[in-house]
Amino acid sequence: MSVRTRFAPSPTGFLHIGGARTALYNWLYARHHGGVFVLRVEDTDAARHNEEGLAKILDGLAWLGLQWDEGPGAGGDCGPYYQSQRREIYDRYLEKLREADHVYEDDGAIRFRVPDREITVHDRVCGDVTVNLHQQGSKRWDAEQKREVAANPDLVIRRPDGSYIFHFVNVVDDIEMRISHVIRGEDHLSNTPKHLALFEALGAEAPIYAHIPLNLNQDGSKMSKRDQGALIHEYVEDGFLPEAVNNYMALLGWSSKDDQEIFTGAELVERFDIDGINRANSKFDYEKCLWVNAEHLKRLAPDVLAKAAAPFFEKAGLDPGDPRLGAALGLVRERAQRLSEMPGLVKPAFVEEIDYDPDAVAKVAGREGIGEVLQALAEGLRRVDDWCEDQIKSAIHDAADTLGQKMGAFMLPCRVATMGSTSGPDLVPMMVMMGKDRVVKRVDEFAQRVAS
RNA sequence: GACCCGUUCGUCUAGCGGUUAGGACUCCGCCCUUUCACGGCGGCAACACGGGUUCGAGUCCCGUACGGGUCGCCA
Repeated sequence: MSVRTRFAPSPTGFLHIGGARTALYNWLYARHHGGVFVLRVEDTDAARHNEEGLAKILDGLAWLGLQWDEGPGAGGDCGPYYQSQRREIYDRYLEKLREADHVYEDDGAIRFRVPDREITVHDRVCGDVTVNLHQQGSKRWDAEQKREVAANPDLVIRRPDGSYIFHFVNVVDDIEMRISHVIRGEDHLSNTPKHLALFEALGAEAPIYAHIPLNLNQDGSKMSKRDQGALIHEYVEDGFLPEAVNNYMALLGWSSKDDQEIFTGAELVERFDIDGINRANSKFDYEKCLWVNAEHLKRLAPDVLAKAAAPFFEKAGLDPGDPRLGAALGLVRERAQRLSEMPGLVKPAFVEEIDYDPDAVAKVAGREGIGEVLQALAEGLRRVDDWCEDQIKSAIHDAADTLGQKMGAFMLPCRVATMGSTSGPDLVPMMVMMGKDRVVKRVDEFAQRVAS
């Protein structure tokens, strides 16, 4: 059987991490088995449908690199891939049910007769789940009254206005699009018997189901769009790498069973399969997500890193075309967890005016003999004619010598004077990047600032 | 309320009848070091509870508790 999976988002205007992970699992499964990944837009609810909302989701998927083989913009012979354009197909399938007397009209709506017997879902993750829909549906929990009330167990599949209900179109589309495996959130597990009943009534074979555990917040609540790490576009803006986000999402609910945690996209495709999926819900851990991103950042080839970091330098007002960019990235790539943190770390080398951290200044200014130190430093640096790391280092060393001090004692004042802070990337390479004039000027000015 | 799924360090997880219960993130200590990071070494920290089954249970069974989900003319 050829593998065909699908991701079926509703165009809500943002790609949520939960949806993205579902998409990822379906994509990985399809790629792993040499199958096809279909994207279908579930826009039957006209009130919530809008083009812009869809664009955001497609952008998110594209950024993650989850290319769909069939769907909007990709073609395919099972289209249209918008449910809003599949009305005739649904009508045709409804007619099939009508002919077999599986449906009846009820107050303008159309209901599907639910069978009064047990239906078993053979779930690849959760195991067998058996339910009697008729019995289950005969009662309904009324949230307002807080009690059970009698209910019609038969499923409404078409509204009086002629629009169709999710359960029905979902099943019809999965049949029409020849979906072989449905990987979706566990919140759909309880709905699946309804879907199986529909497949059977339509004389179609149901796909294989795999319901994956949900991702929750640290406190166990559902992740909403306001929670940190909930929306994919935020990862883009915050300087995450798509491979890292995929990697972390894969880890929430799936394990390779060995101790490997960092995977390239290709490795995930190779290793991912349903038997590695867990059954228990997981809690989203932003710290670990940051760590995964940092690991991917460390592994990036320099030219790839430069390309990825360029937009962030531009956004920070630094010229991404500056020839020193490569050297700058080399200095910060192992101390930043996100691309967005990088420009700030090397900014002092790229701009004329820097901000001095008051605490850092106070710490250095309070030192005994700081005036002499800065003066010696400035003089020493001024005499360097070949502005390279070795020369700068020995200049600082010699300057310290003249005052009978160690080089280390000179480094902090030098750092604060030139960088404005007590911490940051390796100082000497930073000084090389700044250029002699700027460094000397800063040390001079800093000496004045401290003296006054 | 009924039904369904789940429960190993704070978090992500390995484990599939016999392990000093392993790894990772976080946190702490030490080392490296011109700061911060990176890196290296070490440490804290878990089988929800109660019954079975078994020579032996984190692993199997049954309860209980807790968490999540579903019960729409939302998807």
